[in-house]
Amino acid sequence: MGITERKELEKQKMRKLILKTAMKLFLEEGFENITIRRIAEKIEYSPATIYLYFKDKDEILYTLHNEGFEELYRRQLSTLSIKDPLQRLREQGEVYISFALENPEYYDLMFIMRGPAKKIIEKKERDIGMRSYEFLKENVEECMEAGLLPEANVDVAAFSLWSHVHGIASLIIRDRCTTFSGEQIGYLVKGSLNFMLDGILNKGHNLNCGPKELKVGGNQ
Amino acid sequence: MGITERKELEKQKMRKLILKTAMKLFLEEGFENITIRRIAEKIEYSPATIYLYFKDKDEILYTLHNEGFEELYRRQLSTLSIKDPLQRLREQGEVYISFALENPEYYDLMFIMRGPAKKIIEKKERDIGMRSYEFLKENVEECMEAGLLPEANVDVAAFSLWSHVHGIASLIIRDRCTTFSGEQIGYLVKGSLNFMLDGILNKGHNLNCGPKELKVGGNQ
Amino acid sequence: MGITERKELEKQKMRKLILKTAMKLFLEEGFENITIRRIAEKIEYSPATIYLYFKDKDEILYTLHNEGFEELYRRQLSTLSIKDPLQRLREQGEVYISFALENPEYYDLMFIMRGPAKKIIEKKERDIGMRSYEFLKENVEECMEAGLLPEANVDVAAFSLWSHVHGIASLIIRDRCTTFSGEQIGYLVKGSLNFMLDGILNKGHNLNCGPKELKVGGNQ
Amino acid sequence: MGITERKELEKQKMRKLILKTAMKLFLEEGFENITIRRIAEKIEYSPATIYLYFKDKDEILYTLHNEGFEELYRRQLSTLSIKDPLQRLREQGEVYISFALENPEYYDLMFIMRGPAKKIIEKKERDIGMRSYEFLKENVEECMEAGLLPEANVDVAAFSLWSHVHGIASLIIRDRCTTFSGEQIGYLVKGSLNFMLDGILNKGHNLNCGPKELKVGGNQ
DNA sequence: AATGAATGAGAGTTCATTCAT
DNA sequence: AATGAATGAACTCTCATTCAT
Repeated sequence: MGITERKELEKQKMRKLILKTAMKLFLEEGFENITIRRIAEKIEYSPATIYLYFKDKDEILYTLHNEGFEELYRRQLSTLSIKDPLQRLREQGEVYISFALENPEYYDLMFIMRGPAKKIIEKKERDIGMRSYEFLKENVEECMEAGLLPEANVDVAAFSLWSHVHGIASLIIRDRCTTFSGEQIGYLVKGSLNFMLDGILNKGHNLNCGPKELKVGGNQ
Repeated sequence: MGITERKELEKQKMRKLILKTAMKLFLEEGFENITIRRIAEKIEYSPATIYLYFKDKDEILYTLHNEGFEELYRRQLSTLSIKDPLQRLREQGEVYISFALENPEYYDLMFIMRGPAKKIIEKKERDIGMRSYEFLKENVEECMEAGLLPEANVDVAAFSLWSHVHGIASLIIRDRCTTFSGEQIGYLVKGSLNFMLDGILNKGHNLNCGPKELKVGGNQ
Repeated sequence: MGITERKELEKQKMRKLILKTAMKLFLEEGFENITIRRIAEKIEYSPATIYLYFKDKDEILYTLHNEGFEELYRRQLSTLSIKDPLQRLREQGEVYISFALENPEYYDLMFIMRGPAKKIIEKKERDIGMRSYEFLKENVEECMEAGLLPEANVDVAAFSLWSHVHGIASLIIRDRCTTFSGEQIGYLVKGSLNFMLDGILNKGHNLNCGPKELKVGGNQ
Repeated sequence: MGITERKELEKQKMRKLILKTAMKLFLEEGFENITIRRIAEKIEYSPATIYLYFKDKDEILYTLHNEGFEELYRRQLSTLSIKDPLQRLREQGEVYISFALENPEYYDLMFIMRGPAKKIIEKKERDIGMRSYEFLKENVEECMEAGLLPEANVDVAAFSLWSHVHGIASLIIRDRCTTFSGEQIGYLVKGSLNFMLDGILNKGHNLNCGPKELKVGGNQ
């Protein structure tokens, strides 16, 4: 390993340290309290040092945001080993929830936080977030084609499933389930995933949920 | 009307003015930009005056939070006029969503914002939030007893439905659906409510979603 | 004197204190070293307090800038008591120089400093600065009409005189005359004013200095 | 050429590169925006490298300052080819102005900027700046001896002429003439040079401008 | 009841400079 | 000779809050 390589490695290490620390702060004190200064304090460097590794605060958030989507997608891809599309869809739900609960800071940044970084809003977010959505949608489509889910507008179905798991994740992450113990929450989550999915299995009747195709064109 | 009464009345008036103004600022400029100073400017009093009516900023948020729950509960109660429990459940979903989308700032405060006030976490939240949850749960129970929903753990079922509508509301409020146009989102929401509810209608088979009773005792 | 009046007075006092202190710092350490913090330190208030009296740093500079022009104009007006236009012109030169040397900080801000405040550049500067220039120009014109100065383009003549006194003032203020003692500088300044003015007195010949009228229209 | 010589040469090359780059930045972005980092970036070296060639930022400015005086003096010397001392004096004025307007950053550094380097004030400045002043003074003296300028204290006369051209240059460089268009400024400058010089030509009368000799001894 | 005046704490960011390698 | 890494000190500005009046 040459000198340049080692230096590059060191640099990456530092970036990771900063990102990890930012995440820890995020988790401990909420987004509003992430500050460059606090990160610096925690890693025992000066604030100015942070700027050697990241252009500004936004870049830190942006990087974390993307990392989160990479990991989520990786987990989604892992479900591809399952052949049965329905079973795979079920697994996707579990995978989504476990990603969220194991990485609440990432999840928050990705799906809850308001306007985390200006860059994100601009363009790329759509792509990187859409990839995960499309993956879900394709799985749903496959289920429908196989007659495992009732025929319905695919976007409606995908959005429904997404909403459900997002609802679970975000209620827990933002502490709206504190009436239940941790153990109880575990039961609820598992039960809820089954309840919903078993519920909507195709049982030979039609669901009434709007036109089969969404008007195309998207947001303007 | 005695002097004390009149004074109390005046005080209430002022509190309401402050709350209303805070809410307006919420709506107009987003939560992060609410400041005591801005509220004061808008009502043409000095910042210090605000502190005569509210202990601190948190108390303002806390009060708004409770107001929100009052309104939500009021809307939930309005569904009682519907006799058919399933129809009523459906209506509850719609009522929930429309409350959220018509009052995104309230909804945010109630179900999304992190620690809107430390107090909330402490004690009262449970009561005021629970009331709405219990209301939903009772409706679910009624449906099950009437054989309209498959037998399942009531908490699981209620939590599932809540998660679903909360997921919808919070994805929209926190701008995670910008790929879709406003119109499309309307379709998705309506469709999704139907998709889920029609899906889980009782069709004579059992759902596999955990023990029928949650262990009691709650969190701690 | 009512309470409101007294309060207003106090406020004005504080503003003046801040302005005076800013000027002192300016004088002692140059423009680059004026900082809100330093001003605050010097008057033994917190930095935040400054912002109660001035919107931002620019407003401080802008105010000083205008104050300077007021004072200069006041001094220019004082020459109006002199009837002989040539004598008055001579007095104007002296008045200009003495303003500059007695208020080097103001002078610096007004005529030397680079881009002191964004506002100044915008619009008003022209007006407030032009007033002084026009005053000089009218005096020059009067002298020409009275045959006391050789006929020449008025702008050229006014600009020449202005350049001369500005040159004197700015060389001294920016310490480019340190080879000379203070006393010597006094001689030089006095002598130079006479040298120039007596030099260009009308002695019956024409000066060759360009077209009599400047193209109108100004800067675009 | 020995090794040491070559090394010395390389060193000089690098110094020149740094100086040239600093100057370019000066020109492009104004003095306040020069930073060591920016210079380093532009020449594609690290900031630390700059410090191998210059003790600190001040030394860079100081060196540029001296370069400027070299160039100005070179231009002054070029007027020696003109035999008629009055014509030569006129040419000196033009040469001075054109140096200033063609190299506003140098001029600023030399005659306007406050304390470009603390060193300058110390000792050398006098020598290097004085050389140009003495050159002017000798020319003035020659004119007087030839009866082309009225008898007067030579320092007063030289200072007057210097003040005038410096006034012109510095008003323009520091943007105090923006009421006039670029074209108009051209007229004004040309006209002003003539106006002043033609004005003070010897027309057989005495000017009243102080004692013929300045007290010697200078500043301290 | 109302507030003018004040502030400590803290935000993000930039800079000239140093030093071990 | 060159530099990557690091930093202390500074900047402007904003905020929630207090308190004497």
